[in-house]
Amino acid sequence: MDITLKIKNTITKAFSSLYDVQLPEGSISLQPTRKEFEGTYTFVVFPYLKHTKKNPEESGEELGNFLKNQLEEVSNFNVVKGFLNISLSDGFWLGQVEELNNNTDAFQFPSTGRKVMVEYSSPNTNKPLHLGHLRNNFLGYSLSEILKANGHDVVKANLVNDRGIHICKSMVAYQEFGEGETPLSSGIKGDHLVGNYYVMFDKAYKKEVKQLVDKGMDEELAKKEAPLMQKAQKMLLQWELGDPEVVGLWKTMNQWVYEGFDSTYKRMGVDFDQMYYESDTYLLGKNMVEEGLNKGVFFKKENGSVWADLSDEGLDEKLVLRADGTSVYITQDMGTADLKFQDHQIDNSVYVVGNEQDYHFDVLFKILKKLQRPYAGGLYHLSYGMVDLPSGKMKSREGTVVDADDLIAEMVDTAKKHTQELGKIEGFTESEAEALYETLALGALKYFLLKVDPKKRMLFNPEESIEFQGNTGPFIQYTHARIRAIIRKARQIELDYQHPSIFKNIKQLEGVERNLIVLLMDYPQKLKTAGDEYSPSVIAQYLFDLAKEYNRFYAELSIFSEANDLTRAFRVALSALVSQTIKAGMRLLGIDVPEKM
RNA sequence: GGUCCUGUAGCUCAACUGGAUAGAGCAACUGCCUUCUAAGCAGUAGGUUUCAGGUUCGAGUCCUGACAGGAUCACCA
Repeated sequence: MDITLKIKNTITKAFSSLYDVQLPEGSISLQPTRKEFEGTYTFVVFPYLKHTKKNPEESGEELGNFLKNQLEEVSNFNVVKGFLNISLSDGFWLGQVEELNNNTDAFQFPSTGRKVMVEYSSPNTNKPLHLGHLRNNFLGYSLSEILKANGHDVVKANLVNDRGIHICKSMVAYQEFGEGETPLSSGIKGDHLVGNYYVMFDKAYKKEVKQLVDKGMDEELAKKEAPLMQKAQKMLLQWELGDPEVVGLWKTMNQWVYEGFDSTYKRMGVDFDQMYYESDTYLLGKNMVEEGLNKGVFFKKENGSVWADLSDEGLDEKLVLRADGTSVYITQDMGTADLKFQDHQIDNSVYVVGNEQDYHFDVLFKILKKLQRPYAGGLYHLSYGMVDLPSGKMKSREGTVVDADDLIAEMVDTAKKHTQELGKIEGFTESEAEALYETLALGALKYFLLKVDPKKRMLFNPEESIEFQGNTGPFIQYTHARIRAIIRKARQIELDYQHPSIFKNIKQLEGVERNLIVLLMDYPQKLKTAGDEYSPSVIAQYLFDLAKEYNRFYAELSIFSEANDLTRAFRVALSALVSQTIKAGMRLLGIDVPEKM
């Protein structure tokens, strides 16, 4: 049984035997003891003084004595004010770490049979990926890994926004100014090439609007009347009618973009099990409008438009079908939700989408609930904050966007410079060194974006490149590499650090050793919390704490110059467990760890 | 204007869901490489947790009201 549960139960028992009080099941909670006090777990007695009818110190003493007598794992306790700090015996901790050492499946929970879809990335095919997409992609990928490790069956989905007026803008600009340019002929990556035309459209369009306004036209009207906009609108209609020429261009240009995305995704280390394209799904959901009308969930206005009334839920009325019978964004999302369920029989569906769409998802989920969808209870919007620059929001039209490919390339450069300055690539081949730079660069970038609570917006300053020291990916990677060096040496001197009797024979633990064990034991709980709260930052924070504690251990205690053979083997074994935990945890963040750095 | 989110050290972030003297990293300063990787370790300094009330034995955390920043509120996507 879990030791904390054991302690809680014994405390409940203590109350009934010492004070004749029956506490409700599960009402006891323990917290970790603060660093400056002796102990591992702390029970706060203040709330129970009305039961003990004694002062805090006395109550703590009595409960502490009861625990110590009842549980062999409890070696000691102390009471400070109303806080009962409980220490567990070294024997107990060694038993725990031995169990962990023997457990080959320590980092993977057994299957829950629950199927979860995580939709993330969801790019537009009119421009390349930028910094905001990086946060999205890393979050979505990491969350998927975390859910898998929690025992769920995960489907990673990507819903590509491959149609619409914005796509037509790139296409029109290409027709006007492209002169047959291709990624091959220009040497420009496909997504960037198409993005260039999107920018070109905007520039030329603004010029046209200005000319019209200068001629005296009202600005609102000019925006609609500008020839380029007219062409884009017309092209959208032609696309919807399946005009062969337009569809052909659309396919060609999208293909360029996909080739570009594929290489970026590959470099980022993210992937998908299921692709959805809006060109396939944009007409879905209309049948649900009909259904909603029949069920009385929606109502029709005089002009024929259909609305959902969510005022009973504290929201507004929301349009779900236009008067002309065409659908809007949310109609499509309703239909896609059904499609996802039909395709995969999912129990949960997570949408990794920025917080600018909070309201949209609030409405969508409430509508699906009203339509009594079986999956409606399992919907979750993982809403994350925007990544802002010191100058404010990124604006693609103002050229202040931090491009994903550029940023990754810069990070690799920085990693290279840093590593070379430190003189750390002795004995590396050229390709090993390149691989290391890539690992470190992406480690730094991913950790930077994942360590922060997803829902907070965050600041990225391109002037100050992402750190490699302190609370960073490379710090954790470095800790792993350090341990791997120890393992290599242990093997070289044929030290048997995997002998089954090691943990049984150790008599006493040093403080840092005990701290490490406590942290190692905490991994499953952190994994569970990260899964329950959909939060990779829980894992990131934990890994930093673990690496930090290991480095303290590393500095305070020696391993190979330790005289006692058993202690030496034990410290290597403990190190090995830390490295495995770091590797497993970093895997959940999508970050690789090097053997050497 | 309505709704939602955020506000913690100079900067970037924590704080185990109401518990002890609010913790890390960066930047600054001081030590530690003849010993397992110094991308490290130890230390110094840095705080009225935006403000004002309230609930509680106990509030960064909960409630009310300000203030500041952001998002959103289209027959756009």
